[in-house]
Order: sequence, then C-alpha cells, then structure tokens
Amino acid sequence: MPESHDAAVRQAQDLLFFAYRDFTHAADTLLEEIGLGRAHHRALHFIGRNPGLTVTDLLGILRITKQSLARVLADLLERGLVAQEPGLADRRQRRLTLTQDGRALEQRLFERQKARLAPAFAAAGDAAFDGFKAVMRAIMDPADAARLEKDANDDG
Amino acid sequence: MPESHDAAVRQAQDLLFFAYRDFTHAADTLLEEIGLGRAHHRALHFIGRNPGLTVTDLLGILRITKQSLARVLADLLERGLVAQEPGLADRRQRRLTLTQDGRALEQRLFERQKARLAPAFAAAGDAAFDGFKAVMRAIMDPADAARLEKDANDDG
DNA sequence: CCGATGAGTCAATAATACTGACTCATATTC
DNA sequence: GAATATGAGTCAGTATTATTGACTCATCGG
Repeated sequence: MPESHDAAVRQAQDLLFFAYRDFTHAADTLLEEIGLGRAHHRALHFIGRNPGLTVTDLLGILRITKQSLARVLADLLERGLVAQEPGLADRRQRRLTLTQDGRALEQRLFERQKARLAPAFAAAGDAAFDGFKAVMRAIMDPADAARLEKDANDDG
Repeated sequence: MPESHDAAVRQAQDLLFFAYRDFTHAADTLLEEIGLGRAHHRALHFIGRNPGLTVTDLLGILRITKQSLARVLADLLERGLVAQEPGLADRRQRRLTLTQDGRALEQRLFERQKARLAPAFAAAGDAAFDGFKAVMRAIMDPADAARLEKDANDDG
C-alpha cells in the first residue's frame, strides 16, 4: 500500500503544477499589457477579498518579506489602484482597500481567470468541485483554511 | 446566477493560492540546505516522472525559455543528479534521466511533499480526491491533461 | 515611561525568468 | 545532394520577485 499511496501523491504533484501554471497564466497577458506582475495581482486579489486588510495581514497571507511587499504596494499606491488609511482603533495600521480603478483592474484580471476556471468547474460538476475544495483546504495551512471558512460564513 | 458563479471562482482563486503556496513550501527547507531552488525540483520531478524526456519536452512542460532551463539543467548535470544521452532515433536529442543520486534526492524531496499531501488526501477521502483530480484536470491545458491520463494508463 | 508592535526604509544580493540573436549538428524534404 | 527545419546549446543584457539584516519612526499597552 505505500506504492498506491505514493502514486496518488505523485499524481497530485503533476496536477498541482499544471493547474497552477495555467491558472496563473490566464491573467498574465493582461498583466503584461499593464506593466504589472503576478505579485501585484496577488496583492490586488487579497486586498479586494479582504478590504481593510493591514500590511501585516497581507504579509502573513503572501508569506513574503516586508521588503518584497513594499515595492509591490508602492507600485499599486502610485498608480492609484490601492488606498491606505490609518486604522480607527490602532492608528499605526495602514488599512488597505482597492480604489475604484483598483477594483476595475482586479475585475478584468478576475474575468481572465474565470474564463479558465468556470468552464472547468462546470465540466467537472458540483460533486467534483466539493471534493476539490475539501482537498485543497486539507492541503493548506489549517489556520488559513479556517480563516477562509470563517470569511465564507461571515459573507453568508 | 453570475454571482454564485463568481463566488465559486473567487473561492477557487484563494484555494489554489494557499494550497500551492504550502505544497511548494513543503520542499523548500530541504532545497535550501542543498543549495538548489524550486526550479531544480521541478526539473528533477518531471525528469523522474518521464525518463528519457528531451529538452524540448521539458521546455514544453515547464513553459519557460530555453535560457531559463539551461542554467537549471547545467546545475543538475554538474552535480551529477541528471544524465543525458543522445536519442537513438534522433541523435540531436539529449534524453534526460535521473542518476542514482538524482533519484535519491528527488525521493527525499518527494517525502517532504508527501508528508503534507498524503494526510490531506486521507482526511478528505477517496471521493473528494477523485473530485480534486477531475477539477485539476479540467483547469489545465487539455493537451497536458491528456498526456497525464495516457501516462497513467501506460503504467497500468 | 518603556517595551512591543505596525509600518516604512536602506543597501546589498539571489533565484528565476525574459528577449533576441547566433552557432552547430542532425533530420527531413524536395 | 542542396535547402530547410529542428534539437540543443550559448551569448549578452535585463526584469521580476524574492531574500537578509539593520534601522527609523509612530503608536499602543501596561
């Protein structure tokens, strides 16, 4: 039984690589037109998903250094895609939100990835999608899985 | 219905990011000890999965430029982790295989990722794993999905 | 007041990727 | 056999994304 176990893991390595490669690639052409990179897209995505996010929160999500994020965030602020304002309770915080332009760009990037993902989910079916979600949640850091679940419940 | 559609895609963006982040991270500490990077791991993985792969094949899988692969492959050849020999039918080809050392290293890297993935699959269950596979295959380039399926059938 | 935290910054470096042009050996096609 | 195409390797230069480590500054909390 270790062999079949290993085979499933090997298969999953392949699947994760190819699916992620093509998922990210879906937005790349648009990003290149605009002169931004994937790092900018990731920041736009998570700020859009979590308005009012602090810089520390975003660092924890992306798992990169403050230095790496600084450049990305500076680009986004300079272009007026992201806004920051001091936290109400803690004025040291810089709470990040998307501007109108930022939301518009994020939406365009989203459409690219949706064009790849939505048909895939439709083809695979609801049951497969549920399995997909369960496995992906089980792979990731439990703390992040819990946060995602919490956010989903908060939304409704 | 576009909203619920969109919500599923947004959810999937989160899941893909976090799962891939932690999947890759599982091997990172070992890679760092050895002085290699993720690019080297990807090459080791796909050469191990497809012994006799040509350089062109590998470029098509990784979707990087020849120049980017050149450095990675040079490192692996220099360290004696990968071997190349001319193709029998077409002697222009350099068919890539893992050496014994290469297989040993790839196995150690595999164990790291297995430690993260196997418990996740066990927790999610077989049905969820099937759904996961179906969705991942549907996301990726159909040509690659077809090749993976073909390889799986060839193996047994 | 004082230590901890959130944020920003400096300087230097590494890993991974890119473009575009070019060589060379070997295959394929006419 | 000559022309063309392909597989592989290489050169020089650049971009993106990431790193480490140290440091400043404002603000918070006890």
